[in-house]
Amino acid sequence: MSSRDKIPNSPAPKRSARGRPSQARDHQGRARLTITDIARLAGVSKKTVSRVINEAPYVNARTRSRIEAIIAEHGYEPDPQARGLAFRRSFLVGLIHDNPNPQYVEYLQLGILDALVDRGYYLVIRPCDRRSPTFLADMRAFVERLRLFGVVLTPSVSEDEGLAKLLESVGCPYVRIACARLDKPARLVLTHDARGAAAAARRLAELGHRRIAYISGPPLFRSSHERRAGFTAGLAEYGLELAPELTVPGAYTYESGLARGRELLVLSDRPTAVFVGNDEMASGVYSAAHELGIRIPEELSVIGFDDAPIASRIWPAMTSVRLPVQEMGRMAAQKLFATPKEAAKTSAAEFTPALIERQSTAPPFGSRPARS
Amino acid sequence: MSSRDKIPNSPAPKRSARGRPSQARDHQGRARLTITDIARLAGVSKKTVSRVINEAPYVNARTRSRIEAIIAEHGYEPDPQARGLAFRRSFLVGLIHDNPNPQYVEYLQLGILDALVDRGYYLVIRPCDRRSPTFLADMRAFVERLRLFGVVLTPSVSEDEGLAKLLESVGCPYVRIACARLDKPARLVLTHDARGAAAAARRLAELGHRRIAYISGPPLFRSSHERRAGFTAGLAEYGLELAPELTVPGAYTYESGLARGRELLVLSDRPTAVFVGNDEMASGVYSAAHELGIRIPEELSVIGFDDAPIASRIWPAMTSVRLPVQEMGRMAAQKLFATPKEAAKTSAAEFTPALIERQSTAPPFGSRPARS
DNA sequence: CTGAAAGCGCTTACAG
DNA sequence: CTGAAAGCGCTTACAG
Repeated sequence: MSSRDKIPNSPAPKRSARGRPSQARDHQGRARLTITDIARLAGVSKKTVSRVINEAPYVNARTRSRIEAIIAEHGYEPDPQARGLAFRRSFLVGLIHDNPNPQYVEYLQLGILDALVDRGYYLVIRPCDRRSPTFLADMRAFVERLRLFGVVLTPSVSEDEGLAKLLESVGCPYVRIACARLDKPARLVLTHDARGAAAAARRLAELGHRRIAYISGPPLFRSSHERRAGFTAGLAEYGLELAPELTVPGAYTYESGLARGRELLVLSDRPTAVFVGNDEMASGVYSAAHELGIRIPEELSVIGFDDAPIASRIWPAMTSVRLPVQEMGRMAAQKLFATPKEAAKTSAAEFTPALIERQSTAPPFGSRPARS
Repeated sequence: MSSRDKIPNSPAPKRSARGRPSQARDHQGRARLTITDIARLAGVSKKTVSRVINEAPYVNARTRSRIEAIIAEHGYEPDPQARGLAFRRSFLVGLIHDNPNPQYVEYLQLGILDALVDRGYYLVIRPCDRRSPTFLADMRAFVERLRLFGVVLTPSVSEDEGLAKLLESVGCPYVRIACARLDKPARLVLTHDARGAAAAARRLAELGHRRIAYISGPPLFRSSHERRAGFTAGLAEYGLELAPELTVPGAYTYESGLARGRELLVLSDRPTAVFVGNDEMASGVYSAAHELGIRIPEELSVIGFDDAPIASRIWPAMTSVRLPVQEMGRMAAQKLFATPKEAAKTSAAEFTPALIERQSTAPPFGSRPARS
């Protein structure tokens, strides 16, 4: 629409042409208050006002409260850009993500914002593609140009060592949300995916299932391996093993769940239960079962992972494994604000998923119910 | 975790304590290039470099290309914060939203970013609650403190006249995504929800349905009314009317869809088809039908709206009405960059939804198929 | 076509 | 406990 941006990354603003006042004024035409105004009003220097704003020590208690009163009275708020320039960093936190699950990303954002809003920080979004040839360069430009205060990383990009090293070397604080101890505690929000998967395994074993299938996520996602490992461990507690022919690779997509589901359910000795790496794929398994006229849960028990909205909306409502995504986002952002001292002795924020039981599991077809 | 932020909105950064270099240097210890360095390297003044960065006229072509070469060679990128301070506005675009649909918000973000990334602008997220007593004050603080370049508004907050007036008065450019002509063309990405709903009506009418129910969204959403109006109009083309007892209010939630579905499907003369205000509620209707043993589409045709992921994952796959959300986001952001001249003669970006036919519709139970 | 000066609204270092 | 000076990295307004 505009020809203003022929040179990428070098936009040429024409604010005045767009009718915005060229001075710091609000809509009444009142000049916007600056630190200088507050200083004048309080009869002190800018530096003293600055000390109050930044909660610096060595300010006379009376002077401080007088200045605070004036600040409050006028609703003065320091300009983040000016502070940022002087501080050599911004009041922006970045979210770098490549998670294919929209509601995961959305809830994470809400959680991060919970932690930022009251602190006067803001959230800048940056989706990415780890496989892009310019991935690291792009991330670096993002972080450096904006002089980000810090950055939150979600799976699977949180598992990228190249990115972590880059951020470290550039001096940009970061927190990884991950399902394995990939980093030091101060930088880690750890989800125990394996434990959630183990709970799913136990549930199926307790119901009496023996022919149990597993549809994994893609190898690029660490969670694929953690969930599988946890599921295997859970089965082992009951002396069960994952049959190789019933262990198949998916891609965390509906389509892959549908395809793997069709293959599994057509087997002569088909499984009586299936644990699926995420709900998205699990809904594909549902469709496969419907196609083949196989009833859930009577003829096939299904457990998913994520407790995505679809889990409770699909019919019959699906048993799944839930992680408190919003809370995880809040913790991740919070960790960014730890002082070095706090960071040194902090532990990782750890989250154990909960098995949310609904209507998609039952004892294996033809067996006697083990519970009732 | 930290005690650094006792005064809300007045964070006290301690970057040096966190180990970041106190000067503009990259991780090799090289000082980060500034406009002064480029000027020195090119043997010109800062102002001339500035002119090149901003694509200002009146720069000798040779001088310009020499400077551009030096900029490219060193990978110099002007500091957005410094430019922002001087320009009195930032390179940030805000997304203000209160849409309950995560994937809607996510795809919108992706679309907005499509338009921003190459221009060197960034996206800041701000969820909100129109009913909060501090709503307008919060939005104002957000927009003014960050000196946003502009802001994108999504339904239903895009329908808030108080917010629009505030933005206007503060001089913050904005674009509304809305399903009615709520603003001047330059500020509007218009979705023709009514047309999509009409298409749904025609489809059901053509299949031979006469007892047709409608579950609306909440009155606070303009789309509730547009969709209903469009649906009514579509029926009218076939001489049909929406029976009052089959027209019920929902809330755009799964739960409300489930509740209204139960009520409708239990009627002695129950509908043979239902058009539901969004897919989220439609999935509730699916559950109600399942509970009652009513088969979709044989005994009940269902059409939703949004073409949310669940529409294609649920069984049987649901016919729905699709809007190109990502494209809408891109257009909205793009409109923010229009010059005043362009804005004056621009028209609204308009989008007509498409009816995506899947497996949830069929001729009314017991009737002879009208088509085959 | 180009540049020296002043300024955007803050903070850092240095004095006192 | 407080302040005057210089600076963050850019741009505006004014000269030439």
